[in-house]
Amino acid sequence: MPRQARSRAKRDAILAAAARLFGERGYEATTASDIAAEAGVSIGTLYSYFRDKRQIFLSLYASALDSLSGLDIAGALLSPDPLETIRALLARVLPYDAAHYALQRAWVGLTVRDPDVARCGEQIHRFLYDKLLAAVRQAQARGLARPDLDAEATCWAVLILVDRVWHTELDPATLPAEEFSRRRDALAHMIFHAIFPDPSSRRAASPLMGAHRDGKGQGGRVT
Amino acid sequence: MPRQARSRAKRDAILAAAARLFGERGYEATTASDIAAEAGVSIGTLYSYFRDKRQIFLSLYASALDSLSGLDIAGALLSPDPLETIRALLARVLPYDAAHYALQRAWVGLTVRDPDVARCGEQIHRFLYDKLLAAVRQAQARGLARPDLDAEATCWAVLILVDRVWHTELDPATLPAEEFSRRRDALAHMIFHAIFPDPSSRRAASPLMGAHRDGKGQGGRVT
Amino acid sequence: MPRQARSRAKRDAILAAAARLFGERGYEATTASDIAAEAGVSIGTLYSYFRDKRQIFLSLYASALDSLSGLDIAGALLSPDPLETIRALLARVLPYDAAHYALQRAWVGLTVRDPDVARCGEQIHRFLYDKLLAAVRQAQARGLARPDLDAEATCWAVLILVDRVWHTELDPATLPAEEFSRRRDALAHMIFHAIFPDPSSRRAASPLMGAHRDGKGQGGRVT
Amino acid sequence: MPRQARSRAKRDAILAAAARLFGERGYEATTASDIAAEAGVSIGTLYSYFRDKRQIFLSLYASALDSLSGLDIAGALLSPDPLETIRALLARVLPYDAAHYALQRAWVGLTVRDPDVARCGEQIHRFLYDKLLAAVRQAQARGLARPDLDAEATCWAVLILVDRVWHTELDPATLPAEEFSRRRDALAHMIFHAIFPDPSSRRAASPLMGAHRDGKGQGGRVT
DNA sequence: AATGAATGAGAGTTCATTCAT
DNA sequence: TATGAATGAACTCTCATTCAT
Repeated sequence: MPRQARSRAKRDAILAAAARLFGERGYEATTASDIAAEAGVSIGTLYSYFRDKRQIFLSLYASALDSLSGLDIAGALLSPDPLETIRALLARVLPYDAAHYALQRAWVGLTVRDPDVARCGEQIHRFLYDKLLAAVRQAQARGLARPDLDAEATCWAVLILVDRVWHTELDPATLPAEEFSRRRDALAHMIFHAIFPDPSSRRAASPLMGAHRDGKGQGGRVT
Repeated sequence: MPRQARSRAKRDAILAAAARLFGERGYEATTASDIAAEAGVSIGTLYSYFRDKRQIFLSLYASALDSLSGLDIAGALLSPDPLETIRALLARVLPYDAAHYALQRAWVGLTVRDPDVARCGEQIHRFLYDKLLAAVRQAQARGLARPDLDAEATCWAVLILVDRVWHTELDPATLPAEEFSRRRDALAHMIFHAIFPDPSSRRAASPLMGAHRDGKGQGGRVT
Repeated sequence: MPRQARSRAKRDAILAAAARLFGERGYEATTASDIAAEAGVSIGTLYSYFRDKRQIFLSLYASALDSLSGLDIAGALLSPDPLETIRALLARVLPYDAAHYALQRAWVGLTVRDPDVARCGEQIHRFLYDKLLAAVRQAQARGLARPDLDAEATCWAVLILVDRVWHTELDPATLPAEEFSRRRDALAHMIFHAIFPDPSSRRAASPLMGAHRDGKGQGGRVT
Repeated sequence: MPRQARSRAKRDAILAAAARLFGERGYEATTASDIAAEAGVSIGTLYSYFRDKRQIFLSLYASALDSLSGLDIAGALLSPDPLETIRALLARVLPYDAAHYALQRAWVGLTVRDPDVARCGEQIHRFLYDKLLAAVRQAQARGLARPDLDAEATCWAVLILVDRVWHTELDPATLPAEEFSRRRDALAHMIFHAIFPDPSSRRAASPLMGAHRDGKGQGGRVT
């Protein structure tokens, strides 16, 4: 095994162990030694890969954020069937993956205490906010969104909601898959209705409405 | 100064100091000695008023929760102008008060680690959820709410949203009053649209729509 | 109620409470506040009666020692029936009284740590040792005691034994009365045999032997 | 120096320091930091070798107890010259070793307060009591012991005596070697006389008596 | 590069004692 | 004289981090 590969594997083992333990016990309650033991390395080794405990967490978080960077929010809102594309977006952003939510719970605790972590969170928040706001503005410009929408404040609210869910709710560990997707759908509807007017309010029997109805076939439970 | 009053004042000083520091630094990063120093008492005194650090926090939180117990959610959703009553409800729930938000940030950190705190949070969540769900069901029964609404999942989403905002956002310390109320309004609209269909989708030129327009006079910025 | 009497009563209440608590929990585990509460006075009052916690204990101990000061050890050893008088002496010294033993247990803990307490214990020890040694020497001089007895060392051993019993054993709380007196008798015999030769070894059918046999009528269980 | 040896040395240094300080000051009055400083290690190190302060003490005590486990009490009492074998037994049990007695003094303080320590002490007491009682019963059955002996109560008294001495007296630090062995001999005689009748009381000019006299040659001081 | 023994600042908490009322 | 709120030094124990091997 080449040296670099072994080094990479060790780093990954540490991160995986950290994700597991942070998720289970929270950031503060997980000691550096715990992580090293769980990863099967010594603390010395752990500290040769990461400057300090916080860096481990930050690294962990960085990779979680990657999944958010490629989102095509504008495309979603401007599509012919925004409800559906919002739903698809949420499905990407909110995976049915216990490890993800466990880790995020730890994040919430840290973010409060650690300025760097908080700043990191704010950056991603800002990044998404800018993207979302631009998309909403385009939708407004094309006459798709509610004309009297307070774009800034609504984008803020949408992000807050998704962010919160991303961080702490929808934990597959306590939520059956069906309930999980019902809630994700409810989120999609909430966001959709916040931004877009009801189809029939613009034009009776709108094709958009039809598309949505057929598209997912929610059995009429959700609009 | 009578003894009881002095005692009360000291207790309040400790709570105030704790709220300040917990808010600024988070629960873990605030030491018992810090609180005592900030309150101008000795740690011995602090520990004669509160069994332990957690109790200080819990006391702080208990008073914050009182404001939530008297909410008339059903009345709000069944009123002739739900948007307006939702707005009023949010105004009660989300005060323009920096101390409140600072404290709530600390709560989030603790909730992750301390089962008692988490349980306490779940209770209030459950309490509000039940109230909200009952209200939404009544609104559906009367044909006011979106007929195909997934009531449970949507109530969950609304609560998550409000809860998150209640806990950590809208901090007056970093938000001018005008921006604060814009965001609160955006929340009200988001909740309103999630539950209720657009007025014109039921009847063109609905009086409800008009009522809203006049009622708050948001200058046409928001639906 | 005259002032002095009330003061005396309060002092006694504190001592009684302290005896109870020291006995139950030991010296260290009993706080000054505990004693004050148990006695129904404030700590302030407690500290106006006693310089510090140790003084409470020392006062308690002093009264326990009073009972030892009037012992006529010489008379006991020189009597015609030493076994019987030793037995009587032990009955005075080792009361069937739970409070006594509880308190003594606390003493043992303190004596180790507190030079003053230890010194106080040594004084009484020395006092009794001198008395006992003088008595044994007289008995030897009269040809009553074992002629080749190491008086000093044996007196030391006897005192150690009685002292230990006085302090911690024979607790009526865990020992039925009958067992209690059996053990006390065994102590008496042990001391008797240590000092005096067996009657028949000096002279067959000695009157002393007879006196002892008849005197207590132990049913032949003990010599 | 190999790692394991260094680790062992450090552990021993901590135990030695603890024995020294516990002996000098007692358990409570010795702080964990004191021990660490005396041993020349940091408290962190101390706590990596021992879970808590009590464990240090218990480890110390455990090794002291080992010396008691191999005692052949029955053999001693049934030997042709019991006085001599009792003397030998005591010599094993009561070493001329200051550290031992210093440590035992601390034990007495702890036993009052710590149920685990007390239980541990009771076990060893029970163990020795059972051994001793069986031995005495055998001696009685063979007609060697005093026929009318209260075996249980006397065994209790003997153990109390030895236990007390084992724990706190005979401290070589304050006792010259000669005085030390005189006292130990006095103990042996006391125990011997408590259990066995005087030789001549069974038969004049008994060979046992002679054996004893010659065996040790105490200069006729003690029978 | 890898180890893990060693570090020690700092946490929460207790309680003997004081002193203003 | 009696009170008990207030004090703060001192305790035990933890854990992020270092560094000699």
